[in-house]
Amino acid sequence: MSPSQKPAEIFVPEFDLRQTLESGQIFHAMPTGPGWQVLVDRTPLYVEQQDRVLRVTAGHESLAQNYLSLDHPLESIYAAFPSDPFSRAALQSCRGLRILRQPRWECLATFITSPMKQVAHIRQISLHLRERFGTPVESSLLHAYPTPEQLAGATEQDLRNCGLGFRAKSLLATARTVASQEVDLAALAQWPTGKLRDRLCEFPGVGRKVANCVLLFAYERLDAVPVDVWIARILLAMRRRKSSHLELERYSNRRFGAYAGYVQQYLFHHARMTKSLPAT
DNA sequence: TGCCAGGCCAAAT
DNA sequence: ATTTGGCATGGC
Repeated sequence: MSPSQKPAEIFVPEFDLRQTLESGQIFHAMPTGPGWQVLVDRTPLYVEQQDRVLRVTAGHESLAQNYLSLDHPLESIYAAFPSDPFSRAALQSCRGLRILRQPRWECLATFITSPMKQVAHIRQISLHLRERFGTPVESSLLHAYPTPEQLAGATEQDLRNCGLGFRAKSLLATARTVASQEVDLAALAQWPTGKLRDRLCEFPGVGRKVANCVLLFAYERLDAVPVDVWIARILLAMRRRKSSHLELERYSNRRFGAYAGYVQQYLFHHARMTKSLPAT
């Protein structure tokens, strides 16, 4: 489809494109005119929103609906949302934010590059890796996220030159494991969450937090709760008891239930945007 | 300048 | 079983 062709229109009852693309799930969305361009694997997708109308690249409507998770039952998720003041404020300010369905390798790899990095810098690393190792995509400024094979051919120094620091060794080792077909990320989708998390944690550079990001963002485990520094501060303020990150994760699962991952994403984005925490 | 960032890991207790 | 220190880099 030519990008100059008239976009297709999709009616969306409950959706916020900007917050969905800028809430630290993906790190490559490029502002383009009134909308954004993203790559879904190797497919360039232009998306813009005007109130309840979404305009997407003609011919890619169903790809867009799937990637943007327009089928997620937000009304049910909101009906089960916690009722404390901070959570209500997060819901009000983030309403319409959706958890994307990300390509699995891209999600795993980008979150291996994420520890002790700010969102803006993860984006910078991600764009560097695409430019340096990824396949160019016709009619797109962006290159595809490098495949495991493309990264497996790099050296640790190549990756350090993209700003990865100590994460270079982990990303390289994981890329080589996946490229060897010793593990099939697609096949893992059938595994139960606990077993899948344990398997993800076997990759170098993947601990519980990164594994939970991958579970939530690439394996549709909407109850998975990544506990980073922001979420830890928020949950500590809510719980008011000295707790490890694992205890906070369990607390979140008990308290927020089957959509705890969704709640977590709203709390994370709201806290970051407003630089605020729950009152204690 | 000094502090912090969507942590992980191995060593020490 | 739980805590601690080291690890690279860039933005504010």
